[in-house]
Amino acid sequence: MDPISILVVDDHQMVLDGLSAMLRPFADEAIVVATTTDPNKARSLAAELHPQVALLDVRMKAMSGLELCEHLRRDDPQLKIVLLTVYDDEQYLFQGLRAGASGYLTKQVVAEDLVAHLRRVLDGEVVVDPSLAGRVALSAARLDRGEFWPGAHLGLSQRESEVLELMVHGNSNRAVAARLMLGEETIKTHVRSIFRKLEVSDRTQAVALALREGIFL
Amino acid sequence: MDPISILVVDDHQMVLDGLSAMLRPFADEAIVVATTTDPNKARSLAAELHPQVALLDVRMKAMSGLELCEHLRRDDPQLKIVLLTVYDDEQYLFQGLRAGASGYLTKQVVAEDLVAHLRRVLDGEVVVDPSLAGRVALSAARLDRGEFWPGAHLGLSQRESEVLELMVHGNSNRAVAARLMLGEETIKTHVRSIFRKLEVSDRTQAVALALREGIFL
DNA sequence: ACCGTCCTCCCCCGAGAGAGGGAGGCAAAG
DNA sequence: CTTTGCCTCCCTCTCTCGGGGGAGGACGGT
Repeated sequence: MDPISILVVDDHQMVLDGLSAMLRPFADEAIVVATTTDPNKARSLAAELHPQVALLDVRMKAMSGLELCEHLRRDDPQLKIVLLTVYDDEQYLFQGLRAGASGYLTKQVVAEDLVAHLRRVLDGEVVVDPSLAGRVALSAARLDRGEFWPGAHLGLSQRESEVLELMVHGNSNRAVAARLMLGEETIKTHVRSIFRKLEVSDRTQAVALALREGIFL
Repeated sequence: MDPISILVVDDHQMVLDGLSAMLRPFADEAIVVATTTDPNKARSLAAELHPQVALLDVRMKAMSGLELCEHLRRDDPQLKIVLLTVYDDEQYLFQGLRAGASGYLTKQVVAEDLVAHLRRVLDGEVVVDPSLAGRVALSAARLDRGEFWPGAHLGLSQRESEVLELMVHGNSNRAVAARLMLGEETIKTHVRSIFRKLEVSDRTQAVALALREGIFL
């Protein structure tokens, strides 16, 4: 496995240096390929280097991490984004996740935990710092344990969420069935449930809603 | 042609009254079916009455017009939205258009211009107050003159762009045809052209691509 | 024990979607 | 003038989609 390539964006040069130094001993698992204090430069860096993950400070002078997060996701939906904060409050957590972030960590995180978290993020999971997870009670706790799945806030079940994601990626009912190793009729039932819960009448509207909600890449 | 049904949302009762009075002489072309100062109530009103157009103030206490715009479009993608502002700056213009608005007018607008603008909006055009259009230079000017259309950078023609937008908003081929006053077969031809240019094979993927590119709302 | 939700699969059936072809008009560019 | 692209409309054909119904098993809460 190649080491995870990381782009770091933070107002404070100190943090950039600190993170790079912190991860250097783990160079075989994760390497910082670029750092910048300029959010605008972050976009061009991401476009040039195509890192796998971007670590963003939530609060920055020029542009908020949340705003930058949206920009980066628009530029490259594949890029995973993890928000960093010194503030261990949950105020920006949900905003961050809504903006498309895959993780929300405090700067107290230690290197080996960070590496582990990044690996989970690349596996498609959403990671939240346990110290935050404790405070945001149920919802965030579920998030951290993986009991949470995209679209849950819309009332979708886990299976329905999986089906919707495959629909978003252009799969037909039959293709979804093949990927999930289920019968096509089963998928059609799930699809009808999704329509009912999302209050739409066809897959195009369902996909449009999912993308507008920012549920899937 | 039935008169255009309008929902007006504004913080100031004065403006609501003013608009209603202003449009009364044009009752055969456009009628205000409901007004409210409460953005939250606007959503239920829109759901009940299904007006064709919603006129929203950009700046309101409870909720910004931009936010409300997104909500309303989510509730009913068919609903056209025109933003009203006292501020003749272009600051919120692009945000508004990104939020799904079909028009951006200043409150200096006179009744007959407003009616004309609303009719153009219902025809699928995007209208911008000329006094603003002058300032936002090239891009907005082109928008206003129709020389520019979303998706042009993907090689789509203007007609194809219009069709794609209506597809994104959940319209079937037949519905698109009705809205553009064309034959369904014509739409199917355009749709095939869109698929070819976008290198996709069905409308769901086309819509997903458009939304990911951020072309439409 | 019952009810609700989820997950799985089956049937029928109509309507729409999408691929394939053709065709006429019109304007800009070669 | 011919080509190329765009816009409009028509035909056939296949297949997926989406609505309607039912059914059985699993799990968890009341």
